[in-house]
Amino acid sequence: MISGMELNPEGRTATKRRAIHAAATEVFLQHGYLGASMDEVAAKAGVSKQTVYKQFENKERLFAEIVLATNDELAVNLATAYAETLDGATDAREALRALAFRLLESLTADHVLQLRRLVIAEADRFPEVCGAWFTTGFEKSLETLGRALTTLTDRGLLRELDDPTLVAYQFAGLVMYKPMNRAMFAGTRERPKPTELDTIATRAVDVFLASYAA
Amino acid sequence: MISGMELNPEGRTATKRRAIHAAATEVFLQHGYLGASMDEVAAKAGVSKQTVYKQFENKERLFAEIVLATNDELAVNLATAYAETLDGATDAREALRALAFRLLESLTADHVLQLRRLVIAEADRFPEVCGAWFTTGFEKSLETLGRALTTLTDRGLLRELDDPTLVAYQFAGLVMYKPMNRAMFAGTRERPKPTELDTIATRAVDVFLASYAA
DNA sequence: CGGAAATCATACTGGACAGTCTAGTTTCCG
DNA sequence: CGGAAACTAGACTGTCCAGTATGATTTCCG
Repeated sequence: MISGMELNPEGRTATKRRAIHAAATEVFLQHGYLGASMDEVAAKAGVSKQTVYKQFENKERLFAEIVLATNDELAVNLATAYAETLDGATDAREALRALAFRLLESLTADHVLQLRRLVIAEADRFPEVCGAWFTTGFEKSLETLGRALTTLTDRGLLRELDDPTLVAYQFAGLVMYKPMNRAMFAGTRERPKPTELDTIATRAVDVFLASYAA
Repeated sequence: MISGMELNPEGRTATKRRAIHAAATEVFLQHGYLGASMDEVAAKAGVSKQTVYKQFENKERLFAEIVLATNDELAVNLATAYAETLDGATDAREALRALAFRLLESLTADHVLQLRRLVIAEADRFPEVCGAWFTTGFEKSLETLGRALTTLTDRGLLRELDDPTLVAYQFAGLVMYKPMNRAMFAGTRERPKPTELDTIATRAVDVFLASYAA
């Protein structure tokens, strides 16, 4: 029948699976693992509970898939941030300030914060999953940042970096420590003022370049 | 009777209240807010459930008291760390390295990490409590660090700091960003190696002093 | 068309848990 | 001593929820 004819490039089952995945992401991020209910997931996905359990063995597995799936998105996101701010840059200070801003912007987005809260909250309950999330997501993205910084060295904008990953952590720490802690601990209420972020980014880059300028 | 005669400088009720408080701290830190059960608190405190509810109106209030009570302890702890490493120091590099170590040591202790996980996890459910914890604990301790750094300026070991709190955040970010994130996200399993902490602290101080040495 | 597979709505099971209630015991203090 | 207040053990209520079961309906595909 025509009314029920959805465009369906991947099959009904796969479509529902994706709906469940999306709904579960939302529910887990909002309520945490224990606070999330499978009934709510099913309802939000527009699917019966039975279908949820057909696609995902149980609540734990669903959680694991949700969490690990977020890493791909993040990696792409950061890769483009590095590319857009550093590739082709001619001035280190300007490029790093732009990068700092991008990082602050991306990583204080609500859903990013909620995900980080979720992973941290469940780090003891699901050490394998959260550990995997950390190494394949967080750590990897800092290694990538380290490599991006070495490209600045290659172009004569920074001095030689003996341990690019450590330097990347230093940059991230200078830029993110203050706003990230506030965002994580104090809830997602008041956003930091752009002028404050501007100050933080500028001063962070000042300190960074005092050590690492070419 | 003699056998039941405990030394009791504060009254029976107060003693039990403290036992409940201690037990609840343990249970909340271990299982999170939703995972904690009032029955377990009562059992661990060696007290009946009724007594728990006589001392603390309900689970939410108990949680709030537990969380906010941790700040006093932390403040004292950090104040002595600043005093012991900075007061009377004559060499900035040496003093700051010692401070960095102390911070890493204190703040990656298991119960500190569990507390931070708890606060972060419940930041959305209890925004007032967690927000208060953050401003009166975390932020305040960084302001204190800022003041401690200005004492180094006063003694000619660092240059003038126009915004000591921001500089304190930079120091903390350089020192703690990497090990703290790992500890928070990846669970409380493997401790970072002391040699790695040593490297991090040394390099952090190098960068810090490149900008802020006298 | 027609049967198999997927899905649906809904009800159910079993267990956990916050918070209350009761009835009996212990402790304190005048 | 004696009564009031604190405390205890344990049962109980109401709710929520993971996961399963059932029986009807829809979709897919040969």
